[in-house]
Amino acid sequence: MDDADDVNLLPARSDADGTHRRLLEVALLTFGERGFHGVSVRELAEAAGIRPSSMYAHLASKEALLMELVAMGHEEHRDRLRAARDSEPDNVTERMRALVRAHVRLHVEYPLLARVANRELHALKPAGLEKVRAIREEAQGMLLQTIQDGVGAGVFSVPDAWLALAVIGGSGIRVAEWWSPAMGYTPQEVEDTYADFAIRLLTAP
Amino acid sequence: MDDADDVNLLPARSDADGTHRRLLEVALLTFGERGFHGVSVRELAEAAGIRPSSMYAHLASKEALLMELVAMGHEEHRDRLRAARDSEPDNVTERMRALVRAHVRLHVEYPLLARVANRELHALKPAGLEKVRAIREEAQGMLLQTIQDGVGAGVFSVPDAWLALAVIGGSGIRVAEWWSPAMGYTPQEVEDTYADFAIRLLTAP
DNA sequence: TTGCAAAACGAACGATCGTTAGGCGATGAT
DNA sequence: ATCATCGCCTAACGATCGTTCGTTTTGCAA
Repeated sequence: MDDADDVNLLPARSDADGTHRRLLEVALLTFGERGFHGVSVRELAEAAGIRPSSMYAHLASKEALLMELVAMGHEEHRDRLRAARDSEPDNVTERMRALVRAHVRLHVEYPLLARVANRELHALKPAGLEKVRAIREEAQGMLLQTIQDGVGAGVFSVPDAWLALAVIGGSGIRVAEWWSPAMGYTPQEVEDTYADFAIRLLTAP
Repeated sequence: MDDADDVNLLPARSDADGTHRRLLEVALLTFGERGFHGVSVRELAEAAGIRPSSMYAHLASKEALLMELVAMGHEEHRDRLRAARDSEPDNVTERMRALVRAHVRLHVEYPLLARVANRELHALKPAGLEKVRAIREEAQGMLLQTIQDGVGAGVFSVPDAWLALAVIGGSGIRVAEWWSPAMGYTPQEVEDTYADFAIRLLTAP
């Protein structure tokens, strides 16, 4: 568990420690605020308490630092969606609820990581971008499949499954742009409400 | 009307012409792809067919170019929402539909402008940022007020009005990230479906 | 206490950044 | 015909960019 006085920065999956971890955290904070190209390695180094040249004992390049963050965010997201999907094998509605809750919770718990992962893809080299896109496709596929399962079972009814996915997925992604503890919502409240909205949206009146 | 062979770049409200307009268009294309800090003035100049120094006869700075785009996008958005809201003074449901359609349509017609306006705010100076935030507040207020009107009239029913706004507004914003004519949806189709989803979401089963 | 690997350092590399200064040629009104 | 204006030019400014080099410091094992 992280300290209580600041939002989670890196998910538990990260095994980075020491200076490497500090650099990841610093990069997350600054990239999340001003974007990859808006932050210099000198800034990163200063925030991490070392000299710019010392960074290169811990990472191959500035872009590798971004790639590490983006990959971490996408893998965490995909794995959480997988767990959510598998937690409700029998009930499509509950499966959908679990997926939306997991999707929203990720963006509430790691808003900075989600922001970086969603808007700095343009700074990745083609190889890295392709790897990330494959993970995105997996996550998207789980949501889409569940929507289609529900439609097939007659419990959901939508004019277009992909557009429903776009609304549900997109609104969850945006949570990372506005959420903060100061907003007065608990994570539980947000994810439950979003799950409710998703079910409403998927079930015809 | 713009040429049919490419997506709209600048809305009709822009009175820029000649080299100034060309610079705005080039900035929109490149900022939209790689972000404000990811594009140099030399790149902008080359894409516009002039030398870097010649740009400064048409604009005060690179940041002013961004500010012009961001302000244009936000003003167009607010004005369209205003027109939509005023088009249906009597029927809350239809007013909400009109607002969502306008919101989505803006993001479908000007995806690049919307992207720049939504993710490059960090590169604006405080004064510009404040101006933009005020316009955002106006637009957001119109959507929120209409939701609350519907709840007050008993035609909408939501656990939390602001979270409903976050879902409806956020999903519309995300349209700018995925929409392209090649997706196979018509703008009409998207905005109608999103409006349908919004009403579903706002009305209890 | 010595030895060694890890980690930090100062200095500098060539490249590129946003911007300015001053000149040159075409255009259009007087 | 003259002259001011305009749009673009070349050249360069100082600053900062990401990264590399070789050296020194640090912390732990022998």
